[in-house]
Amino acid sequence: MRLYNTLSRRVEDFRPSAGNLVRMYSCGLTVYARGHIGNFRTFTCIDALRRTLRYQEGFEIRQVMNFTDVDDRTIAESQKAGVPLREYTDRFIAAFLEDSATLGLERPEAMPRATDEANLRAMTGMIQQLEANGHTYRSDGSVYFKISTLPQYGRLSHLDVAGIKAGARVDADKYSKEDARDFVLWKAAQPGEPTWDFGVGPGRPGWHIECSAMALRLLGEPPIDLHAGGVDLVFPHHENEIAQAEGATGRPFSRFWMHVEFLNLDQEKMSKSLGNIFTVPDVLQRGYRASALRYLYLSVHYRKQLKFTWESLDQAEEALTRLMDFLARLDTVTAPGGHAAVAARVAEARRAFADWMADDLNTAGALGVMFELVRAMNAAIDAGEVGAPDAAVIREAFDEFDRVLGFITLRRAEEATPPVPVETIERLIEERRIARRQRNFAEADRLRAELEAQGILLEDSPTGTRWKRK
RNA sequence: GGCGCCGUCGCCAAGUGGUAAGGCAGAGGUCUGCAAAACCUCCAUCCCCGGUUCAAAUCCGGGCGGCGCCUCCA
Repeated sequence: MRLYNTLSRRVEDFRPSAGNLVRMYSCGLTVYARGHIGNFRTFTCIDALRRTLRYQEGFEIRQVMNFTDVDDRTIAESQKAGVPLREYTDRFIAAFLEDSATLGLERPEAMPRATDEANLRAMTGMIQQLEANGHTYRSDGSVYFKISTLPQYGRLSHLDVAGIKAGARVDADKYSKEDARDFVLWKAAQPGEPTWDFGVGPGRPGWHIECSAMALRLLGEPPIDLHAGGVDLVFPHHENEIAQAEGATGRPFSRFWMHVEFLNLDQEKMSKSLGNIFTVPDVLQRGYRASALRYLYLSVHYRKQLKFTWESLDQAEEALTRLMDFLARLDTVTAPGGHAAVAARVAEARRAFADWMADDLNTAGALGVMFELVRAMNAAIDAGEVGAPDAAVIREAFDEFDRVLGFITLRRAEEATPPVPVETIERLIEERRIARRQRNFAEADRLRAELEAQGILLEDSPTGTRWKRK
């Protein structure tokens, strides 16, 4: 497929370097708080990429996504809460996994935590390699990466020294660094902070080292095929990951870099430090379904900022409902016989869909294909030109689309647990059917209103009554 | 100060040289006990100015407006 590579700033052909296995790493969450819907935009887009590579392009995937469970904030917040670090971060890992499941994210093959001993040892091992290669210096017991020893530093972010020095904001410099852009690999032990000693002195890892070390430990020889994350990670995080991995191994770190743009709220990015955040549970509490949020995420290209508003979530709910209504309508098609025209139209849509997805993950374009097919097939059903075998072919196509996009499966799962038990709904529908047959419309309307008050809509048609959530 | 992105119908959003996908909302219609729902149909010349070209929303230049990175951050 074609994929934009931040390294080259161009769309390039993507395929694994060897064989059929895509080795990808994506930066996960720093687990000092619950992830917000901006974070999950990134994770959802990466999930869509993963699924496209897997189901559409036919590659095998080995994806590693980390949890940063030690840094200034996790330490500070756990202390504030009076809970041991590990126990504190456990909570937000659990919350992350819950929200991921709610949004239908596929589970990466590995989700390492920075503070697991094997990972810490991988980090200190890498730091020792960097020391041996002359890329480091020590100061007050901390180990720093000296960027002047790496000529290619800055290639990813295209930032030069001049630009940074002219900037209004210069590093506050909590630690004594020789150059403002040097960064810490290992922070010397501080009183009251968790400390490990695996060969580079007592202390804890700097933020960037974990990703370089865990990526290579869990994915094997560099270069890996793909590294992904939010745009804000381009600098300094990913730039520093490259410096560490390449300084240690002397080889390129990752062939492709993929970055997802921000989700904005009120004209500015949603971020914990700005305090303008909503979480997945917040969205659910407002009565929206996760499937709608997933749809909203995928309705905008991943390299464009997404302006989040409740109105756009409403629109996503409605759009997804149209899709679900169409799929439900397919189930009412019972006429025998298949039609070549339908098969041809469906095949065309499948091709177009795959083309859009393979073109730098153009999910918005792919959605357009789905709706065009919906309209064409609705018209064909109206004209009596769709038989049950055709319906099966159409269903199959949507199953294929959804293996990549995922919101239909998600909505079906949500529908399986409506606010009113399914047995109750079906019993009331049956009572209403009898009332209607006896032309007792007052009773029929009462039953309909009763269900609607509980969030269930009824839809009458010649083939019976269907229900759905409001 | 440096680097980068964006500005398409009331709203959301594809399209990046060949004459504007799709969704929401709206209008009209079909169906229906009614209402709803569903379905169909209709609904834009692309922020402004200038240039290149047979041809530009798409390329170039200049404006205006918005966002981001350069600092923890998805």
